[in-house]
Amino acid sequence: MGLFERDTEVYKDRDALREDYQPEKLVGRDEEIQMYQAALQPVINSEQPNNIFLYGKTGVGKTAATKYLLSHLEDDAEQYDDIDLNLIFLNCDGLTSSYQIATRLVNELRDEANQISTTGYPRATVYEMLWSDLDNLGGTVIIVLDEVDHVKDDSILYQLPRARANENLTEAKIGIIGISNDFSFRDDLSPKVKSSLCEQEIHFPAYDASNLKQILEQRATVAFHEGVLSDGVIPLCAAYGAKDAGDARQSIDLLMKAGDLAREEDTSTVTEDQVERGRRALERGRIEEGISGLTQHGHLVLYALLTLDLENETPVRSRDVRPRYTRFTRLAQRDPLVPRRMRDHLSELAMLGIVSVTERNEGRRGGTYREYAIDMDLSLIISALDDIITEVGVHDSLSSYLDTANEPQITGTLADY
DNA sequence: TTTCCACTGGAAGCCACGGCGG
DNA sequence: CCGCCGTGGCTTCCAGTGGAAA
Repeated sequence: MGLFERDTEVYKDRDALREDYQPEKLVGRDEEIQMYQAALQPVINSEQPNNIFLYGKTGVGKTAATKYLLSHLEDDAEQYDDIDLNLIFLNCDGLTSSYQIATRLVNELRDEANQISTTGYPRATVYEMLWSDLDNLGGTVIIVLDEVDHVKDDSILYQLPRARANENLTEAKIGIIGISNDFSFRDDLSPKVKSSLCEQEIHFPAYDASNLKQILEQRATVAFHEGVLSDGVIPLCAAYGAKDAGDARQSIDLLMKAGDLAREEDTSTVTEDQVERGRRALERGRIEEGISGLTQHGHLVLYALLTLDLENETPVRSRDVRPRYTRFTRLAQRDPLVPRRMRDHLSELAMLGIVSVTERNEGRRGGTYREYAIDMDLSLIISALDDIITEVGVHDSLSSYLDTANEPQITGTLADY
């Protein structure tokens, strides 16, 4: 027997479950596709393209529809000599300012050798580079800004559509496609930007459980060998996706995770139990990712909340988290943050879904305040924190802390941290 | 009805850091 | 090397908020 051996494969083509997979047909988005297509029509007519704004929750097919239509558009534009179509796709996840978008766009337009740094230049210089690069490219340029809601200022969204009118551009015709998960983003745009960016708006509603089932079946027939999925698997994945705001991405990820487990465990079928465990694994991954993105003080605040929870002191108001938190900062040899800032960290934990918040109001005697509690399997958080603080085992120290339940035994760990 | 508590959440501004051109 | 630039994490300040108490 060789050292390597092929797994008993449940998969026929695992790639069909990956994020970048482009299905033949998009399920349940006929109306939206039709509107979208109409909005893109001017490109083929070699006219100034529309700016298009797409909104809808995560995983409802906005990006998929965009990739689908733009690849067709690109193919179909080939046959007309007077169209020089260029597509730029930029995901704004992790970008917070127009400045950063501008630098990324410049880099998209340039080859490997001429990339620019993402900091250091005056703002105006970056725009200058962007205009000249766009003009060099010329023709019709469609710029897709995926997840635009991540950026906090809209100056680039104001500048881009107007570049031609302001004579920054003479050659290129620009069309912007903005994709947002957050509907309120649209309302927060300044009126000037809203009127130009939102010329054409397309709303993508959430998928319902039966849409999700169809999508999953479509992918599953490509991805898996026939008959390897137990009957309950697809409905279960669909149900979880539907519960979480009709998110197809999440359903498909879950199906893939279950398939991966089946592969690892060398079973010939994918079972509901593997879906169940897959869900936990994905959840854990999400939490871990969230926690690893926090600052040290974020960790210390979580730590404080965690120990309070272990003592059944939750829900707690921020005022009562504070003494525990300051004690931990001292153990970790840091200066405690000001209360206002500590509350920011608490809200951040709440946004990640690690912590739940209840607003309370005791009127004239007590005023308004918020109460926090851990809203997640504690062992999940402990193991995630454990991975991040790699020094002396946090898990052990926390366990012993639980046992003794008075002065924390975690001095060593925190001091190292 | 008015008062008032104890926060909340927005805003302005500071500062260290890393990268820029000269 | 300098002086300039944008950014993230922070502090400081303060006008709201909403419901129990008066």
